[in-house]
Amino acid sequence: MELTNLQAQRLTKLQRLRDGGVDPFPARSRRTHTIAVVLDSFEQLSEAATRLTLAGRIVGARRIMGKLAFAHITDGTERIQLWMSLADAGEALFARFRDDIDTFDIIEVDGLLRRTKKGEPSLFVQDLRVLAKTLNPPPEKWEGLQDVEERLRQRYLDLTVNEDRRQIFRMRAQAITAMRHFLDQRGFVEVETPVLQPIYGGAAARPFTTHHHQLDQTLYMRIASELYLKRLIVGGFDAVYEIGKNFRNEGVDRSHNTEFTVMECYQAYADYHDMMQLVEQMFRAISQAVIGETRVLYQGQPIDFGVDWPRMPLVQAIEERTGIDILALPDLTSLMQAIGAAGLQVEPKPTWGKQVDELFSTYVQPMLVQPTFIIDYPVELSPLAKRKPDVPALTERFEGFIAGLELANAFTELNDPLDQEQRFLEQGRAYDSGDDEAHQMDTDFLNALMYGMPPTGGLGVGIDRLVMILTDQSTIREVILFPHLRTRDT
RNA sequence: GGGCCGGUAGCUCAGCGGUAGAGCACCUGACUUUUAAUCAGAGGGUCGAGGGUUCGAUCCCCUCCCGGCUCACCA
Repeated sequence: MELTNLQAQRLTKLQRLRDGGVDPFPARSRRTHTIAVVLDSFEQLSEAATRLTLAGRIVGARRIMGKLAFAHITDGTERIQLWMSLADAGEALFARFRDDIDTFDIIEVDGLLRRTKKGEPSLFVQDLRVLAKTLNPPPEKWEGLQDVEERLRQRYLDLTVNEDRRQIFRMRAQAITAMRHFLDQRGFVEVETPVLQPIYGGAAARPFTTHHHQLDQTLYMRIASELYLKRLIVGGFDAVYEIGKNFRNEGVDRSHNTEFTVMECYQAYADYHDMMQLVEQMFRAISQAVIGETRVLYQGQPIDFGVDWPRMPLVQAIEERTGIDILALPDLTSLMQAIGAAGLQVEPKPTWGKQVDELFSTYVQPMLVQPTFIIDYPVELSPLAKRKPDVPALTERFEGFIAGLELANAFTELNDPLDQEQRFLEQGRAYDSGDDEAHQMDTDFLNALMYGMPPTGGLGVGIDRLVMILTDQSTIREVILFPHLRTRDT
């Protein structure tokens, strides 16, 4: 490893510690208190003159003034000031702190709690040990680490320097905990289904392909949990959910990461209306748990989870925004003519369903700021959803939108194996005609349906996007600890 | 994938044909109540990579690598 000047300087200090009989990486800490606890009961602890041991990373600059020194340490709970005097600490200890300890080193300090003259709660250091010597220098103390690429590639460094980013990931954990709690309380059973699948399905997407050597078998990384979870409904679990990663071999942007976390849940004897209520209640509960209220500010816009979400039929939403009644234009040719006649600027798509989706994405979705359910999607776009009994061209499906982002997707699940087979066959024709996101025929899934699946409501929620809303982040990679980046050559 | 912008010291950034700069950090010295400590001094760079133009390239041109924004695709 080639060292920079600053790394070499620190290595010299490390060697000097070793030469002085000090292990720069001891196995254990003797910490007695966290900094948060110490600050909480500072007055009692300082009056009692309790000698205690704190541990943490030196952050900010050390301020060394000849015979007196100050620094701050943080242990992940809080930060506290240390101060040390040459007279009390002794020449050897003071010199070690001055000469061999650097900003960012992780140390352990013994001493008494006292306020300084300026009134800051501090630890008056009587002894000090290195817990981990650092070889890399910290970023600039005031500007910190700004470069987006470096922040993402060295997320560990980003997290040490930028406390607010750690907070985002704490909130993410709280959101997932709250979601689990919500579902557990309602009798859902958490399950795990395969990530490596011989047949992929449950969404319109291109998969990652991999290979099992011993079995000499092609496997796909899952694009959705859907088809396995519905097998479990057939199997007699009346309510199941899974929280896990999906993988889609598609583009990356501010709202898409290659791998992303989804909660999918299925409830027997429920329909998509029930799932809408579930979403409303769940988002309310999660918001309450994570930020303490049901209103959040997202990118300057207030979002209110305290009220029920409007239900807007897709057909009506498109007509209101574009004047086009898609049901009256049931084939691609007439739809394209109407789009042309209306002077709408949209990308031409290969199928009627995709063209409808395009109209929606362009003219409706960006307007959906407050939580909104768009309901009743064309059957072409929803090969796993049950048809509306009175309008067989549409399905009982909804998607939930907030701030223009799709957060939820749900339907009354198709449980008719004969209709499902026809849908798979139609998907196969779409694939053959160039739609590389079309579903594969899954005969085992059909076999499961032939044993009977009760009427079932199913729901998927994008966890990353939910966390974006709750933490007011404009890009998905800020709520994913290690978002995927191209590897660096040099 | 297209368009636009960027990559210069550990970090944050100037410079844009004529010997490579600042702030912070680091190092040396002074300093017993600092809070982005202060004062004085010193060191630190294959200017993303490769090619080209030029007497001379961090700077202009070409190719490539890595990012950001944006459009397209997808959740």
